[in-house]
Amino acid sequence: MEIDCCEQVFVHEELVEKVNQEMPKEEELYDLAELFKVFGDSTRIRILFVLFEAEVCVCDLAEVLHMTQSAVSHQLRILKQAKLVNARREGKSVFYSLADDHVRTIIAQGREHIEE
Amino acid sequence: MEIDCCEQVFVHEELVEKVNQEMPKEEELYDLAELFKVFGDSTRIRILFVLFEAEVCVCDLAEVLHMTQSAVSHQLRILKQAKLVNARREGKSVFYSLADDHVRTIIAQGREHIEE
DNA sequence: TAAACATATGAACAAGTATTCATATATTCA
DNA sequence: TGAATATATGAATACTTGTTCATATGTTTA
Repeated sequence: MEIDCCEQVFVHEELVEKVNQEMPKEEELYDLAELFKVFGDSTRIRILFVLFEAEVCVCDLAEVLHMTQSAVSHQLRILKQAKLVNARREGKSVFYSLADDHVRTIIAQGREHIEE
Repeated sequence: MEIDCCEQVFVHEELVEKVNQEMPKEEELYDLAELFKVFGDSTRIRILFVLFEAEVCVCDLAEVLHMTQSAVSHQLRILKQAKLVNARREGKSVFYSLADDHVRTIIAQGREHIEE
């Protein structure tokens, strides 16, 4: 039996087995993709870089980043849904901060990659 | 001078200075977002998980993932442009492999985050 | 309570994207 | 060289997404 790469009916069984073992479930793959989509927008990355420095309220974010309040708010909602940021109300203002250090690590790894 | 969060004309100068210092240039922000967009699709993530196990040719990838050859090839091109995978031709086949370990780290961090 | 301020959100539009289909390119072998 | 196989790619389509605009919600203070 000739094991040509693509004429065989079934792919090398060892690979299939390994993949079935290591591949996350459909739901986790979806969640992973959703998470990285959140990082896949330069506006949101800019927001995260501001939050690296301090806990900041929406209107200050808007001013620092030269964006409308609405645009910032929409993006903060996405960051919050992904649990990348936390919100804390203080009077009329809502202050946002980084949720955890995975955010820094992921962005740091991304920077390392593109700087090669 | 009252330093209310949002009535002031200029945001707290210290923050602006810090942000200006730490915020990457426009081009790097764009490149970062482009990189994470590549991770932001479950098809591409599934391809990467296969490549975690072995160097695999296009048609095997298509078979293992139950996708058309064309769809796989289109996505591989995107992964290659982002320098996440390398291609090596061997006869009629082209074998793809992971470009470097940032891929593993980034995905591992993403998994840690969503599993909290 | 009314006015002012800060934030959130729904709808609409423009821009971007993943897949499919058809077909082109590249390689091997008879 | 011609047929077969493997991969790449342009065009079309359906779907997703970021921003803007208008407005709603929530909070403070006069």
